[in-house]
Amino acid sequence: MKAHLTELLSIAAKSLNTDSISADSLPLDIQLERPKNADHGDFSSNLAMMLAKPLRQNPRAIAESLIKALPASEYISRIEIAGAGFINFHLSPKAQQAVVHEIQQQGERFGHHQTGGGRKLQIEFVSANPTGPLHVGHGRGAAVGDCLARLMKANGWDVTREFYYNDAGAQIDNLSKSVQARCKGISPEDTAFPENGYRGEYIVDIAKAYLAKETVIADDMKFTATGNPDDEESIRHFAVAYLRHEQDLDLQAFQIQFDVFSLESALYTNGQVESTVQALIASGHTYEQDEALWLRTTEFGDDKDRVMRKKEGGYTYFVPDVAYHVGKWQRGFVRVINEQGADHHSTITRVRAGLQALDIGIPKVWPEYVLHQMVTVMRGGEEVKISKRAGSYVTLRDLIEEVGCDATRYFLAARRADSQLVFDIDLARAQTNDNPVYYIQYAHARICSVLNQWNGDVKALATADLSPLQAEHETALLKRLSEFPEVVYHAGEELAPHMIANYLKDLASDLHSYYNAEQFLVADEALKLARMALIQATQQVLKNGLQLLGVSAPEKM
RNA sequence: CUGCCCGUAGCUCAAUCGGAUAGAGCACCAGCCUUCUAAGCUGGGGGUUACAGGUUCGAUUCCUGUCGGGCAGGCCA
Repeated sequence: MKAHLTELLSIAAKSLNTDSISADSLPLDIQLERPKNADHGDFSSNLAMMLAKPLRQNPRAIAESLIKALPASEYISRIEIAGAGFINFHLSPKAQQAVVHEIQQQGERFGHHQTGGGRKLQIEFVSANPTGPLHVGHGRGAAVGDCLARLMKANGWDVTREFYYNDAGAQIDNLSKSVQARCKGISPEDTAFPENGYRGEYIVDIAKAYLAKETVIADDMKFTATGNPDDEESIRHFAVAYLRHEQDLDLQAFQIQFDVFSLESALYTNGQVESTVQALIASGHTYEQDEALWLRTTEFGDDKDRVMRKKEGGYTYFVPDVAYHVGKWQRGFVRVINEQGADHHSTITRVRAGLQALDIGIPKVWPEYVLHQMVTVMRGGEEVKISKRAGSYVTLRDLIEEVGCDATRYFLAARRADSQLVFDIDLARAQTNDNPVYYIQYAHARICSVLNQWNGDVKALATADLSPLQAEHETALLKRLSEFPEVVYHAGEELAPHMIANYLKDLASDLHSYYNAEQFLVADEALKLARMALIQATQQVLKNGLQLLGVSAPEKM
């Protein structure tokens, strides 16, 4: 419909007669938008205002000429000029109703696009180091990342979900030292406990399991503890595997699955780190100074150069990061989106600088980043900071157990990633109208209930005559349904899954209002069928939208 | 000190590459269940979009500055 109107406007604009400028040279950037105010029609264009300056004419006068030149269309019932020169299109009832059959035909694919054209896109998210249970911040990353993955898939991308973790380095040393201390009965209160050791209760669990010579399985690895408190190598492997398994359980509870797990250590063992370093040296963007090897990141927008190889040997953390991304590029990902906490924003410039220095055809804004801000958890009007198990933070599992998977996912994904989020536990667990998750799910369940009571043949609705659908609430609902594909497209372009959540709230609201205003199961057979078709289409869109969020669409509540 | 993100109703948040009278929910007030699920609906009050400039037909949106909150700034990850 939008394309149709754009075409009409384009034809009209080309026929404009101007003395000064030829119509061909006009900036024909035709914009059509959905007016907020229903009185302003179904679509609105600012074309006349855009042309006002080059044509040196009053926008309203231009609008008038445009409308005169507009070819007739059966989909348009009325066109008017409003405000400073907006051209407002009111669709004919037939055009408005068409969306219902469109939804019926496309089913679960309604709203999907082929923008990605099947090209490969990777989303890396969560990527927590195996040093403890996942916390709320990881939860936000998990919810946003997973929704993004679903969204991009709906927009036609071939999506790979990937989890990267650091299984070497200082934090892991710290972890194994903490576990070792616990194995020896040293607690955080003792002076012998590692200074910056992990103090949570879960470290005790790991120590116990280690001493019991347990076997843990996570990702591709399977490891059996030796049980020897002095075997640091064994402790490290065991602790990493143990915590990866823990995090797998967290993710499972959150209903999130990854396609690929990548280990930092693998980048060393398979030589990718070394070959990347050699390539960077060969590129001429490195230099030696103070016994260290530096990368001239300032040539690529950084505010200072960065050390690659430390004076005492060993690479700094960003080197394997660059090597990892070279690998992503080699794997053929046209786009890579890294979803991470905003506290990692300083790595963006460095990783991109490293990739640019290699000069292997990687675009300047590759990879892309979606950074989410902090999450604050509230209960009873007070901030919650402590979990019993983790000690210093609220775990994702606590949250899921307390408020449920659906509500947790919804609340963590329903807000713009770049603003700080307050997670109100009381609200999320409320089984009342306060809770937007239930509000949306309830709309779906209500429709299911009505369709059940109607007990007719749902397939027969595909040919239902929709012309009786002209009541105010019906028009509003039809309009909202027709917006869904645009919302999916736009949310994908903006990498903003929260738009889906907002849309669903609005759609649910339209349905509930309609439900209260009109009886669906009426005696008039034609009207009843039309209404069944409309609510069945609404049910489908609610389902499609909830699917994008990874939230269930219950048939009963 | 420097960089990035944010600042919208009492609270939590929206606002479609700059659009028309800035919208929801909660809370508050007044109504609606002998009728398809009241986990719902209808109406009401509540705003100088932190502040000051600028850009233009038009700014919550873009630019500059100030104030406030968060996060980074290591040869730590």
